[in-house]
Amino acid sequence: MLDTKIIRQNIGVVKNALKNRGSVMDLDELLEADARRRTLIQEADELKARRNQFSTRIARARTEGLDLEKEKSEMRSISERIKALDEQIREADEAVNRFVLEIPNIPHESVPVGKDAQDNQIVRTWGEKPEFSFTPKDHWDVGEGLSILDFKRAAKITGARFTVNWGAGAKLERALINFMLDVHTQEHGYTEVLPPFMVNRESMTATGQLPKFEEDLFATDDYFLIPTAEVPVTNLYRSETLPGEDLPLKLVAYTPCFRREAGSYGKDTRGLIRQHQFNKVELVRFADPARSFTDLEELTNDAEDILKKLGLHYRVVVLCTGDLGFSSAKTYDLEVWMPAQGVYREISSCSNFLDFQARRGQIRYRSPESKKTDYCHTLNGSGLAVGRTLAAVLENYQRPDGSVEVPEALRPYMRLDLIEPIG
RNA sequence: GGAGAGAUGGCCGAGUGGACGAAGGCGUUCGCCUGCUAAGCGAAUGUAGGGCCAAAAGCUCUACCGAGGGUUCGAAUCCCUCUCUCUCCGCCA
Repeated sequence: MLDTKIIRQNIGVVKNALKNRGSVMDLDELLEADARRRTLIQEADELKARRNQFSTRIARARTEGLDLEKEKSEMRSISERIKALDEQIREADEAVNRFVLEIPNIPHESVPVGKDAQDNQIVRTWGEKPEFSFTPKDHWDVGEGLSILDFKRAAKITGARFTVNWGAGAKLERALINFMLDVHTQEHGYTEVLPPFMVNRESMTATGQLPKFEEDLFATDDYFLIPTAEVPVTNLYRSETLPGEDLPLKLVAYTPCFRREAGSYGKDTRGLIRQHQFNKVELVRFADPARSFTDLEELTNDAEDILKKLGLHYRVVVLCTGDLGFSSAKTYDLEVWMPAQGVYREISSCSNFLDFQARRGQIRYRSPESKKTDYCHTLNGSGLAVGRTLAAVLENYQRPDGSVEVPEALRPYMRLDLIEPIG
């Protein structure tokens, strides 16, 4: 969420940012509601000041045994007027709020202006495409060939876009989760948390999923299933003030993630790439605003480290203004090489939200120097999406006989060098 | 699911209709004092919004005692609804 005061004072900047994102919003409507709100507050506050003056006068008169009937009746009408004004303020507040909650974040100046994913820019590439003496199979064929991935039965017991992992497939998923958590906690200094997988409406609003993207979420009568651990983890400190000397606070969480994938019918229908439920290890940072972009670089490196240790070829791209997520000011995507399709697939998305989420969720920090409180900056990134990592391992480490070599880094977790077809 | 108790500032805790943004204590910060430390003394110490100001500083007003509504000239205090926490019983992994 942007500060209304800042929107008011920098209307040109905000309008331009919206245009670069390809968003069509009429900010004049907001400015009008904001102006109305301020006029009403001014009038109501003056009346309230008068009411308070009268009130003490009446109290004082009472101790002298006087009864100020005339003042009382005047007060009655003032109070009625105040009540009416308060109601109008509430409506204006709501109008402003409704509007402001739907305005996306302003892209950082270092973000390239562009229309869609075509305009994203490659920042760096790591490793090399593996060479195959045969035609590499898609990961779903590899997985089904080894009887470790079962899409048919998942469709039976639940529906499309779900998977059952069997045997070494289940173990590989679990190994990846543990491996990622261990690296981030032991080598990168993150603290592990295991949060609830369902959250309330306030939490979804703070991180920006609501009110705009409700159709992307699964929900029960009471709660929403999290689409990413970003939601519960960022909300850990909602409505709290963090000691500035604790920043950056680095948290890592494994959770399953649930997404409706509305509007992606017919896209990535096969395999593990686009599932309604998938596992993810998520990195979250609460940062000092002065150095949050340093934190973004660090966090991105932390995520990349997993791919390096797994020996998976990847590239880093910076998203252009048109491809940027709603809450983000700057995002790096990590794209892993998938040899069967011959494409790079997003496997991590690392973003700096500045104070956008912090303002929505009232997440503050107290500066040790100035002793003042201010909104902190929040960041997060996948470290990594586990299902897609598993898919990448199957494709990149497959052998001509249909078996899959276990990457070196995972062997201690798997206690296995090779995944072979059952009997 | 049933019965009961509670929610006040960074923390503890007082406050049952008027001068209460809120006693007292703890903590924190600054100053004084002491050979050092401890103790002691003094002062400061919430958040948000509006207005004045080019802006900051500053001044000023308003709101906030879990949330929302009601009664009243006036609500932390009385009434209603809701949320959350705790205790006991039942059920449950």
